[in-house]
Amino acid sequence: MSEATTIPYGKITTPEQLGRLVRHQRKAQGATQAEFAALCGVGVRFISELENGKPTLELGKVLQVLHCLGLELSLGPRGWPTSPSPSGTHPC
Amino acid sequence: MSEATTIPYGKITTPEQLGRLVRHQRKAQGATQAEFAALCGVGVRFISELENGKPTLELGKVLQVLHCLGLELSLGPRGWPTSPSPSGTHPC
DNA sequence: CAAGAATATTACCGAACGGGAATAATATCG
DNA sequence: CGATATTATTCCCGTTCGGTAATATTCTTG
Repeated sequence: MSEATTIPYGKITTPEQLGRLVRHQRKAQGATQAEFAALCGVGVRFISELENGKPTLELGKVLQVLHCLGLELSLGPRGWPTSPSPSGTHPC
Repeated sequence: MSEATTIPYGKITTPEQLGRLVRHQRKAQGATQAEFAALCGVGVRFISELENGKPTLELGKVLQVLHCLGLELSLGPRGWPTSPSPSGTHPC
């Protein structure tokens, strides 16, 4: 697996990390920020700020956008392995 | 496993769900909202609102509080199994 | 049950969110 | 490289966040 195909899932400890993943997923789905904003029912500004890791965004809107991306957050103890395998195989 | 020992981890799709999990973890650690707020560097008000599922809270502060709880969010496609087993055993 | 502990709510107030539009800046692509 | 597309930033403005303290309400416990 090359650097170019970064795993689009993973741990979220900062708004920046979340933003990077959101942008990656959006682009993977071939949508512009404007299209995506309309789809999610938020403003373009929000999408831009989210993707750029702005820490003061509303939690509920963030979750709303994740839902639109077909993504889901899961909460667990720090360090526990959760990243789905990019090849689709199971962790074990 | 009885009703009293609800799994404290899982999927997060709404602020309410997150709030319930946060409250559960805080109580499991035997801390009051005030103690916990001081520990996390936020106000008591924020903890109360977070635990009650207020949707407009700042994302960055939420992540900060989760860090203090020794918790971590993980992002993946909807439906993918991620809940750690409460008994400590591996998913498979 | 009553006292005390814990939590929710209110007040004050400066900072700032976010929609939508406009525009500046940056990225893309033939 | 230049034209176009996309994204970031700015503007306006009503609404509200969140710290802190006070207080109302609810929960816990002996």
